[in-house]
Amino acid sequence: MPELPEVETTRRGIAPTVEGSALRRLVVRERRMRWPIPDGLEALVAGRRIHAAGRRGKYLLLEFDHGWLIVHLGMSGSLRHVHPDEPPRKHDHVDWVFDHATLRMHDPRRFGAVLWHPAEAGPVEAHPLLASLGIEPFDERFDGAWLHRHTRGRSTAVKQALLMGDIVVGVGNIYASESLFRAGINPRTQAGRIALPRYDRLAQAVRDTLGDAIEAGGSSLRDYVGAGGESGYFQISARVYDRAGLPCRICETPIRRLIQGQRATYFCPRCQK
DNA sequence: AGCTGGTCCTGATGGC
DNA sequence: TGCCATCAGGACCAGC
Repeated sequence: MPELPEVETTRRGIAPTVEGSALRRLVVRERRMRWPIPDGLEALVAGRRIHAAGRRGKYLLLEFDHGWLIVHLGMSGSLRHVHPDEPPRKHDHVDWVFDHATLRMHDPRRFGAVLWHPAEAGPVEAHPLLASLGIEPFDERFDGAWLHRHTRGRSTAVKQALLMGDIVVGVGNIYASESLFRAGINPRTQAGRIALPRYDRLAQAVRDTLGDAIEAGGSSLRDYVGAGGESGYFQISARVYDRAGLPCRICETPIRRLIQGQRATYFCPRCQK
């Protein structure tokens, strides 16, 4: 998927279209996503006004009077503006049709999701998928002490801990490697054995990495496209990701690639101890 | 055949 | 022994 910067870029791209606008129709062509798109969802939201486009972790949250649409883009999803007359292509599973615009969700692998959380079930944060998420990386309470506190007693590798999402959300596979490089931490180090000063550096590195990527408009990795159909620019500035064998941009030592939890990790063996 | 941006779920393990 | 938290692996998919 899009990682947090791509989701945030998407949110910003669709916000002017959806906020304060009535959704005319929701068109679902394929219900088989990570979970089935609920039956009857179209009727539930047709004609209803969307108040805000929010985000929690990598989940997009469209707020109505009577509940929230929870949208996840999975591994390969995108949500973009299309011309209302543009015929759907393969894997264009859902349209949000407004009077003045149409948004289209495209997701070849169908790891994404479109779910409904009714207002009577309480705040959207209470939804099972959101309830146990970690802190937002740009929350002022997120710092080295937070990382340190939440990793005590945990033996998993620090890169895995970043990916798990129960400590801090939004750090996916690419930005995990990038953040650890910026912090000078070896991705294999056990999370529970890293001291506070190093976590201070890591928290700052996470914020800087994600912030830079958001500023650049999200990543252009492979098929990522933003809400306006544009691709991002982060790929050209990746410091270690997908650079196995290439010289470290700092010390020129060849970047190494390893597998952790069946996912690729990239790091500089000299800069990251 | 082996990769690829996510993350839920299950079952195993280990500590108290 | 039982309960809990943690953790590894599998699962879901399509396209290179």
